[in-house]
Amino acid sequence: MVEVLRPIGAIARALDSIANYEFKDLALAKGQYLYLVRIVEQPGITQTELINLLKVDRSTAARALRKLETQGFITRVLDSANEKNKRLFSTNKGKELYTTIRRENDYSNQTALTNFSSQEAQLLATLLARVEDNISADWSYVKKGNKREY
Amino acid sequence: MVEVLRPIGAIARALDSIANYEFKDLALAKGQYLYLVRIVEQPGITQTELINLLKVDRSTAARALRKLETQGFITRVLDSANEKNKRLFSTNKGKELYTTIRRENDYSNQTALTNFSSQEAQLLATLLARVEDNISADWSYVKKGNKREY
DNA sequence: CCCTTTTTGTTGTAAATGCAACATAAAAAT
DNA sequence: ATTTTTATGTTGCATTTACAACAAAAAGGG
Repeated sequence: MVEVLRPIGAIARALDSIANYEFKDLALAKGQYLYLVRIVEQPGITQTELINLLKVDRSTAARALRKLETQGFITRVLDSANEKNKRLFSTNKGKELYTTIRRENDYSNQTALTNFSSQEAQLLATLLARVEDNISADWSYVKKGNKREY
Repeated sequence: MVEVLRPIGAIARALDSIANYEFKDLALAKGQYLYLVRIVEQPGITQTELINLLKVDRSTAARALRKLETQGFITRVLDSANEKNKRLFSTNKGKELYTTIRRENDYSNQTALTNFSSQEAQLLATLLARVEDNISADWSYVKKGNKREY
């Protein structure tokens, strides 16, 4: 079977490092933009839901989110219906950054898709969604401390 | 234009964290497997060439490679034709890990491509190669300290 | 040939990262 | 109803990560 993981890793690293660099003016540290955009888009999302969306480590996310809260970009409120969950909301200050972040992300996305017809871009998106779906279970499984057998 | 960067990021993070977890038995720290496989496959590759292949930060790579050398997995030799370059070679000890790393990477790749026909997999690989090509210049540009205008 | 710029690699420093171990709430089992 | 297990989130600690600033070699310009 042909190899697809290497380019995926290289593309992700390249664009993440560009994004982090370009967001330093916004007082956003490494990784923070990832969380913030999603919280603006999905107000009230729980920490765990966000973690599963982004596929990041629990403890890393906890600290990044606490920092976003300290900086006044988001609030974290205990879910009264389930005291285990923290629901995340962006502040006005957080929402202000959203446009800037999206503009950068969209530009990178456009650059990535240079010379792609919209059909090709759509096809790529569909294939990637299938890949993401295929690996999700393994990620959860390993993150729970289990060992894959192969 | 449809969004492709988010799934790429999520897939990369998920599989990278799985790999790092599964390589702890091999005494390989976070990220090290990336460098080692490439050095085994391309003996004599320079540090900069490797950095451009993987799209990692220079200083991070320097430290990861020094550690691989200290652990006895690779050697770094000054290129006599160009004293600025360090050429990288794997030791026997390093080569021994290669099979194990590849077995894991191949398994993850297979998992990622579950329910893909070989035509679909091939298509995905082609599209990803184009994306990687599209973003490479921006990555180099920004890493050199330049600012993208958009 | 000399001077300037670029390239390659390292190190200081501050911060993010992630595994373990923990605490607490909720869910499941008996 | 009580006990056990699972889910959610935090913290300690050791490590990786990456921007700056640097050093030295090579390349380019005059």
